[in-house]
Amino acid sequence: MSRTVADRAAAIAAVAEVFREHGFEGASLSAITARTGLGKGSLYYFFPGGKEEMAEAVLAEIDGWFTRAIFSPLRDDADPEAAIRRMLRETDSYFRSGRRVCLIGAFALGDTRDRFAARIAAYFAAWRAALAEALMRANRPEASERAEHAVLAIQGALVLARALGDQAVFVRALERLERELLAE
Amino acid sequence: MSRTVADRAAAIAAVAEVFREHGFEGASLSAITARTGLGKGSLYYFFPGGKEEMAEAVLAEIDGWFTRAIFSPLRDDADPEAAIRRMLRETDSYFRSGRRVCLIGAFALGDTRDRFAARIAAYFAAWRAALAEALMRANRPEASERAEHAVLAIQGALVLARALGDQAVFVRALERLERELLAE
DNA sequence: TGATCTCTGTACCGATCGGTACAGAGTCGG
DNA sequence: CCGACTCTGTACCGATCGGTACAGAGATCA
Repeated sequence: MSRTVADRAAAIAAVAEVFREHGFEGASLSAITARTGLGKGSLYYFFPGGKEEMAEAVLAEIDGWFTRAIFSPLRDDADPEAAIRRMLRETDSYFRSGRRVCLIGAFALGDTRDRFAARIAAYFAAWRAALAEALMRANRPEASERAEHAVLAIQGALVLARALGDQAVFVRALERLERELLAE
Repeated sequence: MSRTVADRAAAIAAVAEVFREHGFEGASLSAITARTGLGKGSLYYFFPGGKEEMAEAVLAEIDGWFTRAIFSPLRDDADPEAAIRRMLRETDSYFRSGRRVCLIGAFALGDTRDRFAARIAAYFAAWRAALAEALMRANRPEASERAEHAVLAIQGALVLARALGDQAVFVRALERLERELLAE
């Protein structure tokens, strides 16, 4: 891995946190330079398209991570129930038990949605479809309905946990999901 | 009702829509003047505290509406099951079947949360508590758990419906909630 | 009519916004 | 040692940000 790629990857991770905290509009270049440790010169060297390109890179990175860690196992793992449990475990860990916000969910609520509508929709549609596939393979009835409800409950749990400042809300929601998803 | 109050009330409603679409940081004074039809002079006459005071007024207005239309009936209506059905009906109507976003939920996700943390937490806590109260009065088991899950599912449904650009997701979620909440 | 109060438009403030231009530091193969 | 290429800091751009100051329009009442 060249030094360039490593730096760019590190920058993407840092930029993601800034977007997560401030949203797309609210993520000022000065906040991004502070967090990444990169000056404007470097930033526009890595992302000539400016904030828009940074956001694209961040969304692609997140999408890639979820595909690798969660969606693919749900679709392909020989043991679909294990894949579902893994999804819940990885989700808890990724969102830091509710302390971390879903960037894509946050983007979906604001007017940022229009700009990245395709990517945002694709992310949630992929999650819903992969989970439905796993439920089908596990012979659970109403797979589509359960899958949609689970994806939606995770997003809602993130909102509510953050609103109440109580991560236990998120943990409880995931426990409930495990029961509901795997019930016959 | 004096003209002043009417104008201020109308302004609050218009400002609420701007916050809803752009978030707190993203709601520029120029967007607010455009939407309200009021110049800066009038705006700062009605809200001397600027954007912060506008947001406070908007949050108070929303909280008042929900208390009147939903929370109070859940707590006090002689028929708690009817109050729950009313909650679902009013929720569907308020959020335009998923086309409209929850301003308070959106605020909760961004860094705006810290500024209005108390109000945001109070709103969701009141909803959860009022619904739990109604479920208790209706002799449903696990009232607290069901209530928390319902509040969370509504927020999640708003996120997912908007992310996918498909309001049917929201409608389905409400139908599911009616079944779950009123089940023995 | 004249005094008063409510409301509004406009000019203006310093700060910050996202973005550009560009010189040059640092590193590398030849 | 010499270009060539990668990366970075800085100066600068016009636009817009939230907020202030204030004169005065318009209605109201004595």
